[in-house]
Amino acid sequence: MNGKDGGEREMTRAQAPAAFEKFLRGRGLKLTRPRWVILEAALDRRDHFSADELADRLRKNPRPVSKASVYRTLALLKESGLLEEHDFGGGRKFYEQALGRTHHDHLVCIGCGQITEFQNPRIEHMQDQVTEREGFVSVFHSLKIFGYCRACRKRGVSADPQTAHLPREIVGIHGSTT
Amino acid sequence: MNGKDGGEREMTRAQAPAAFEKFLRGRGLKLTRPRWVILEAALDRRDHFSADELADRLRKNPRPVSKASVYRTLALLKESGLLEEHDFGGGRKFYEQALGRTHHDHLVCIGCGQITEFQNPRIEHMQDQVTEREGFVSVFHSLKIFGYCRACRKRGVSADPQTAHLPREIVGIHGSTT
DNA sequence: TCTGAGATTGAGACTGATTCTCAATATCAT
DNA sequence: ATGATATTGAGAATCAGTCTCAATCTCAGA
Ligand SMILES: [Mn+2]
Ligand SMILES: [Mn+2]
Ligand SMILES: [Zn+2]
Ligand SMILES: [Zn+2]
Repeated sequence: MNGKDGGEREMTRAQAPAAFEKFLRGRGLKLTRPRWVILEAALDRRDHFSADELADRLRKNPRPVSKASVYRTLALLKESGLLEEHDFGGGRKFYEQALGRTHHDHLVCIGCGQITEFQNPRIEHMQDQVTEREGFVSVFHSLKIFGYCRACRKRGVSADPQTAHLPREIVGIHGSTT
Repeated sequence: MNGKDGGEREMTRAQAPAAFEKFLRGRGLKLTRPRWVILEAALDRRDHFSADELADRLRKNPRPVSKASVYRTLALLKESGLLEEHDFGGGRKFYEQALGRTHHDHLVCIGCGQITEFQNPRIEHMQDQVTEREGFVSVFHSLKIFGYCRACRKRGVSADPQTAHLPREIVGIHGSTT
């Protein structure tokens, strides 16, 4: 919301199309209109969005894009590093912008679906120690803490761990840095 | 492998059926033969196994059990606390025995599918700090580190992070405590 | 041991996200 | 502008998991 972040966001967004085009070129792929539409739609989002929700939306676009193309292009955007893919359970993949952002992990509210991001260098460091001790080379990791957010607690929402499950919809982002 | 662990394992296994029966009673459910067969099959395993693999196996049993019953009973075993459910990606649920075991997280080799368990109290503690700071009540969490195990590295197996994916089969367990 | 209310089973239909197929179409280096 | 390739979209296919429901068990009580 402040000037610095906004500026970086804009800068990143301006660079994204060029980065994607470069990625496509390097693979002998073409920059088509559907791909452009999907890229723009993805760049418009600051939240964690699912492939099928985006597909539904773009199907009704002035420039309709098919479900197949949305799935294919999101995969490309992920490979290019522009997007990051997450599995919050529930059998659907979610995406979020990755270009110009730093690694973070997630708190997932099983009451309302709200997602809160956090960064914790100490946790990251301990993970390195664990992998090193095991002779394991880490490529990526996923740390998700499921529970109830402050708002849901105030609202009295809760359930027993054994029965708990993700809400159908992921709701939004609450940033946070440790 | 040592006497103490073996003893605890046996003891735990002996208690499991009673615990499950108690759980069923408390819910007005009946202990049927299929449920017994599935319980026994689950207790026989020390690894991380998928529901569909177990269903395939039990379909060919001397006392055949249907896919539906396997899925239904694994869910019950999870709710009863005898099993824990994991999502290692790849769209399949995996289970492992939970009774008498302590919480641990997983290293997943994307070269060979081998799973290594680890425990790290410091990471757990930092997680508590994160959730507390957010006014979040943690119900459960999942920390998975994907990468290449020592064996795969020696074998020269590797791939770029963007293309990496889980092997179809989860291979086994390598225990470890930090 | 017998009985019946109520729970469970199994076969197979169904679901829903994602992937695949392939003929028609768009892209872009030349 | 042309043509070798890559891409698209509609719909079929996949696949783990869930649901349906008539036939079949369980087990507390008689
Ligand atoms: Mn995020
Ligand atoms: Mn485990
Ligand atoms: Zn919430
Ligand atoms: Zn390996």
